[in-house]
Amino acid sequence: MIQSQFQPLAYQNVVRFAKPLDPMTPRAIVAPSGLHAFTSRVSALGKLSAEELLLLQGLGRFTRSHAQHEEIGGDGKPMMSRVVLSGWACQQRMLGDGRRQIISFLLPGDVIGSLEPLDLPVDHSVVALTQVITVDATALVKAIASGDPAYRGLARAARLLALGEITLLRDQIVRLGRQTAYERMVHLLLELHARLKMAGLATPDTFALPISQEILADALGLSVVHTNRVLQQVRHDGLLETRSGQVKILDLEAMRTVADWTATTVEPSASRLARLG
Amino acid sequence: MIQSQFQPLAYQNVVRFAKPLDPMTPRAIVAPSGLHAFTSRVSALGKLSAEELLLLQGLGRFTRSHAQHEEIGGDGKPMMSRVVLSGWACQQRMLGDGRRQIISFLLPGDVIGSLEPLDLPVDHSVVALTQVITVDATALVKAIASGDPAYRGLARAARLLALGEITLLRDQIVRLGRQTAYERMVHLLLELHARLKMAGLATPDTFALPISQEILADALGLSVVHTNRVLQQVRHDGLLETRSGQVKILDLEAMRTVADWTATTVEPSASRLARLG
DNA sequence: CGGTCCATTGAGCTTAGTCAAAGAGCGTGG
DNA sequence: CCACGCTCTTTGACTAAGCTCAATGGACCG
Repeated sequence: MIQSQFQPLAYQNVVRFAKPLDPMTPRAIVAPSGLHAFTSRVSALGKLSAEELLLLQGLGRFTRSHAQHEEIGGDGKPMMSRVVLSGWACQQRMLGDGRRQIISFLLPGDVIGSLEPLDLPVDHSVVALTQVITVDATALVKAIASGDPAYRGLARAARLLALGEITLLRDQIVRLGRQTAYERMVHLLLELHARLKMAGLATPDTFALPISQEILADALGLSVVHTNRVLQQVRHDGLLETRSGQVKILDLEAMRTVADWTATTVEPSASRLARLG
Repeated sequence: MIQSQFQPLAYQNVVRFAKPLDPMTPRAIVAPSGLHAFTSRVSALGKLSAEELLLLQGLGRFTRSHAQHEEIGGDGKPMMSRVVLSGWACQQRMLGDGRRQIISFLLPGDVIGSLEPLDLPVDHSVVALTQVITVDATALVKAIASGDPAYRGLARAARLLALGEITLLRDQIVRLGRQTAYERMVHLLLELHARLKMAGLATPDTFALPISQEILADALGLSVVHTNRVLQQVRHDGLLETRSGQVKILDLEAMRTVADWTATTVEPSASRLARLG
């Protein structure tokens, strides 16, 4: 998927993506590094006390691996709070006849559920799109729920993370409601690139896209066939290249213009936050 | 708008809707009643202390009226927190070429901005769709931000309200991404009905829809013309009637079936909350 | 009575979906 | 090492949902 001139990919990507997590690199090494991405992200949202930092760093122990396609949570039950350390997951909802809509992607450093204490059943499910490693964030939720002033910084960070998530949902609404298939595709890829960059998982012009075109289609509200054609067109227009599950951005400016990328999107909600931290 | 067999409506509805707020009923009477709807909604989210209730009731003084089309807030600036007492507003975003997407509707009892302390610029704007009366909620935000244990109940309510808002955004995403025009229309009308019922503004089978088909189109991601045709079809199929800006539901079951209304939608996020309060 | 805002219709077109089939990698069992 | 099967991508042909353009008519306003 997402690939073009020669090989298939999706599957390949998944494997390629998951590989470092399993045989190559022992989990003990991967997980902490994933955690670090999260702690630095949270730290950027506001100054944290030593106690809070300690709490964050202490999370690392309760990691868990989820196989591709595994339902990590949700779907009528309260969502236990976890943080994605590696791999891609998504929030999704199915319609009665099997149609699926992907609501949002969950990338390394993203929170599954919410850090704010809310034990309510949710109306969607979270599913692993690749192999995924997560860590239990209950300790954070409890600290925040305690209302202890010592955890003010964490509480604030939790609210800011939630705000960023809402911003992504609004972007998705605008994409689906008012953009053409072509624009949606470019806009989503820009969003993913921006988020992965923040997480330290992308270079200024490349990033891994370990998902099939079917997943992309379900996120963009398109059919697989049309997704494929649109992506081909985007490549043909020289905006980007895809190869082996890697996206290489060739013309960032053109992409931003096409997608009406207002810099108010995604990253801003992050850079802005950082600025105010 | 939304009307069929004979008159236009949208404009008419707006007038009809706004009227009680202006000449007929003095604002002093309307506002408090609108506030009551909000306080009872918040109360339903969890037990509040006498102090918290007092704070809620004390909000009533700082009301403000917004003319139709007036921008109430947002658009790059931090959003000041307000509560809608009467009238309809919406969150929206414009694309560079003028396309508009309505992200969500704000009905009486809904919060504009957030009750949680987050002074960040936002990426959308809030616009009055009819004449709207709002009240300043800064006092609530401050109380919640203080972290004072006396306001735990309010803080929790604020989180639950925010959660409900996110649920609505997810619904909107599914509608736009995976439902047909016909399904979207029915689903949105069901959502509005459910929300208005909660606010005490709808009977079991009727509610006022004071917006033009153009607004509906921008919320549903459709063209005005197609919105008109779809609505006609829904009426023709006997699911509902529209007259003078009032919607009368004729076949609730059929509507729910058509729209894949899972009862996990909207109101549940409210009834559930209430249950847990 | 003209002007404005909406709803409604008709005609023609475009975008995106459906159905079906063919290839390309990859892994597996023999 | 190779054939087979699985997943995913790509293509072609056809269909249909939804859009654009243009015009008409009703209601209301000044």
